[in-house]
Amino acid sequence: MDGLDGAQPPTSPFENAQQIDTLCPDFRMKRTHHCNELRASDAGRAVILTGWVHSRRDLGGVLFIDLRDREGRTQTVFDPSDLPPAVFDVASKLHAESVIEIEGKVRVRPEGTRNIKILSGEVEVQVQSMTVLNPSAILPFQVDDPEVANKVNEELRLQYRYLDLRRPEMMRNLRLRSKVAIATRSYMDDQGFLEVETPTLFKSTPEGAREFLVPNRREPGTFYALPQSPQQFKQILMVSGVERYFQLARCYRDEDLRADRQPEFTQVDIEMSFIEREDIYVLIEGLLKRVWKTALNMDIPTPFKRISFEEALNRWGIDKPDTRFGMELVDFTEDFRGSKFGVFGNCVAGGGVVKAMNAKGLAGATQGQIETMTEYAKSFGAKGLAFIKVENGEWKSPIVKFFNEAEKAALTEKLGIEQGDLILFAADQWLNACEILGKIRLYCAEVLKAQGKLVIDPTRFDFLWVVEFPLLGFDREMNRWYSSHHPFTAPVAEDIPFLKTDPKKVRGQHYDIVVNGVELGGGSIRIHQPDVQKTIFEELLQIPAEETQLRFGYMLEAFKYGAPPHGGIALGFDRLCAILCGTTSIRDVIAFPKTAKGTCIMTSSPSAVTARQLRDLHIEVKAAKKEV
RNA sequence: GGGGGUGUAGCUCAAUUGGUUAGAGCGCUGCCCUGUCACGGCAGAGGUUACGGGUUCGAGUCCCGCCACUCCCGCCA
Repeated sequence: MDGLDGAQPPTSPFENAQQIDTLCPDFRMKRTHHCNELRASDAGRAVILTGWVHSRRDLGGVLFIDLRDREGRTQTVFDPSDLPPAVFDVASKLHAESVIEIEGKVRVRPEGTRNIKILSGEVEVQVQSMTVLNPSAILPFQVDDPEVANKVNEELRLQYRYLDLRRPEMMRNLRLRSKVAIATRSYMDDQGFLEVETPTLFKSTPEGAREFLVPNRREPGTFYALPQSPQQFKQILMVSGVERYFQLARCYRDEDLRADRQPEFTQVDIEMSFIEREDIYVLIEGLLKRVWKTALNMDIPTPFKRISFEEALNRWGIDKPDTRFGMELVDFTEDFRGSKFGVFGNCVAGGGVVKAMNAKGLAGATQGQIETMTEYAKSFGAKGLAFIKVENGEWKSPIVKFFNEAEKAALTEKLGIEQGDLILFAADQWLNACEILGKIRLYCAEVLKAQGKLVIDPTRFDFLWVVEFPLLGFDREMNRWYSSHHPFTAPVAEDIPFLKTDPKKVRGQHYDIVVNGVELGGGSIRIHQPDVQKTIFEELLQIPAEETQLRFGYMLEAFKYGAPPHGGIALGFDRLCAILCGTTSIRDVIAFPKTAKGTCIMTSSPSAVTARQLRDLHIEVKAAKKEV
């Protein structure tokens, strides 16, 4: 494939369509060429084109129709002196998006009438005959003008998704997604992986995300569940000796939606035997290299940077940092130890930390913006948000009067304070303080971007591995430990002794792949020893032995018969495609996505079912919303 | 479950402090036009202001409710 020049992600709708010619030349059926194929060298050729009426320009004595198919468009000319009047008449009344077939002769356009916007713009087809294959009704929204179509309400676009997908921009996304899927398969095949399909009618495993349940007609009261991921099956495949497995797996989570979350989504699911973390890093770096080359013709540098969970929190206040801009968090715990400013001094004395960040150039933040940031702080349990506006040569802040000279000097130096800066503080327990400023940092970046003070190169991709996550977190309400990733994650070997003595110290062999602040995927080396797995389930997660047996018995059993050491990863395929397409909504890279309430507007699903269907399933609905 | 935003012609949007017959561009219909490419020109049709209440002499505008879409928090092992 001829890629794009340089490092530009595609911006114009036709860019990729022009580059990736995928209509097989030996399989054209009714047509002789597609609509992005004819060039000056084809002049004089008799051709048949098929497609949609993209736009029609009727000049009275001559009529132009831009004929569009998946690959692009070609101008066709209807000249009444050359055509039966009936044909001209029908053509002049065609609605946009009608499907036609034309037969005609290619000619170079007259001097001064070339269209440099389209690749076929040097030529046109002089129509000799036309068949209307299917007239179109008047459209609910315009498809031909990208400026207009881009702004159309998404609800309407989803209702008429088939029209929305005809837009070159959406077709480009579908095409890119297909290319990335195929590149992934090809790369994984090169690396010796087997693509294995796992069941989507699975068993309910109530940890983690809420599941979609599927009633079992044969035994009342029992249910399948749609899998949140093929996790257990892929580990069983390792026990089976597959050694290298992958799958573009459809997964389901019955949780609330977001721009980057759908109830059903696709992940590139991977598992390998006899490996260490390093092997996964190399594999995924190679995969992403291939994908970026295929989709954007970009060479991304590898290996990726690695950052520990602790460092990520310390510097960016989040475990999926966007490192494309600065405003890093700075620690002032020691500078404020014993400070006369009670909020900071007491916090440090109580084992907390003081952190600050410099929002460069944000001293002019509005009251509303400060309030929004304060709300973020409060949502983490802070009482308020301390800040300093550096304006007109002075530090404007209700708290500055409590600072001594040494404290001020430390701030000035470590934060590089200058005119126009906004300094923000968090004093709290370590994790909380980091997370507060992490949220605020991202908010400040949005504000600065909107003001044009922060510009991020759209072709920049900051990949990094976040590693050394804590294996467990503690749930105060339930008074027990929970897995920060999932219960199959192996502890770092040297930390295993702490499992029974000091669980919070135990690091997991877990890794996340992050790009531009987006969590692209995560995985881990798994526990392959049944006794360690049993300890995690029963002693730390406090799942009763009988329940462990019911839910995971088959896995523990399988692990008894020679489970190789193994590990894997899953990448969010929709998110991957969204990043490559330069969109923040995965709905733009899914052909038929659901709305924020999980409905499909086009098909009106979910929908009520008949009483008979319910009876067969032994289900009684207590609060029916609608009749069928 | 909670918070924010949006909803006016087929589409994208206006509509001053609550005040005449709710406007514009595109699309649509008709007419004119032989080099356009978002063609152009003229004319025309098109509205339960999402929906249901309320306040008022008078509501697109204010209040209450409700629905849909959207963004975020919770949630997403």
